[in-house]
Amino acid sequence: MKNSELKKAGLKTTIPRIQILELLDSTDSPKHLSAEDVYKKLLSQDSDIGLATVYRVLTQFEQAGLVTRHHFDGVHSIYELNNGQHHDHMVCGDCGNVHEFYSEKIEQGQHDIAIENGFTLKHHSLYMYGTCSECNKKQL
Amino acid sequence: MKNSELKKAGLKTTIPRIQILELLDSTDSPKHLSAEDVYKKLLSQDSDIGLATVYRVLTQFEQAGLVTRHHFDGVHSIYELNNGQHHDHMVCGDCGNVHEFYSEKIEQGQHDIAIENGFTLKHHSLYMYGTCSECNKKQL
DNA sequence: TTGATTGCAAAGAATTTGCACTGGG
DNA sequence: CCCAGTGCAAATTCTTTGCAATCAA
Repeated sequence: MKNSELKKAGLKTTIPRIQILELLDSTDSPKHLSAEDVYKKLLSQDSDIGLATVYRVLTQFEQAGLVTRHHFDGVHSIYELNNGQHHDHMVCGDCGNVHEFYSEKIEQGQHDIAIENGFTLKHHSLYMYGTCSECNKKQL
Repeated sequence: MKNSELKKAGLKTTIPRIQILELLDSTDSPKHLSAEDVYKKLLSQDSDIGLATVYRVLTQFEQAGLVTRHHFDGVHSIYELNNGQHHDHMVCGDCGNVHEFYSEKIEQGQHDIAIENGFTLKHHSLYMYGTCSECNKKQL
């Protein structure tokens, strides 16, 4: 399981790595977490892991392709377990909820624009900010 | 000119503000600058403006809608004079060049997705990273 | 005049690094 | 056993703030 994912990435199997991987994978917790979020969550689960380690591990995971790093409007980085399928994000400014989506039309549009400009597209980041349906309802 | 733009924004006409506005507006310099870039550029033009002031002024400009702030993959914020017409960006990882583009198809796609999800879209950020045509040529 | 604005230095927030210690293979 | 991995504290980087001096209206 987690064990083999780490090995595949060339990383030794250690407590902090396992725990962070499990945390990111757990379905109950939000899937988009900052380093601080991960740190606090681990602390509240007994773990006496250091914040620096969280940063180091997340960075290694990112380099290994296990995790994707985002820069939502705010200041700090947000990490998300990489499930293999590309998607973009819709961030609700009211409740902070992050919704994932995929649009073939948008992907195509990007591809087209890149071609038009002789640009070799490696990756992209698209964030849509606004108010989610839940929050829209509440404000009635 | 600059003067009235500032007044319209409710900001007093001061040397730092004028200079920063002119810098951002000048066609010769890149249009996408970090606070540090602006600061260094001003220093090299005699000006003895403080870095803190650059940050303050850029933040005020952003709030006044005169300037748009971006968070390209890197760490620091990048500022750009707001010319009124929305556009997205293509960032070359090799030469650092930033190219602006606008795609009706992509904008439409975003609008569609938002509707589909009952999401009220306020704004978005789309950055495409890769290699620009110039750099592609050089690598032949 | 007078409150807005600035420069400087000091404070903050997020992230990284140095180093001695620990632990997985 | 041995080096990768870790915790802690100190260092960096980017940005914001406090405060006395300065300036535009």
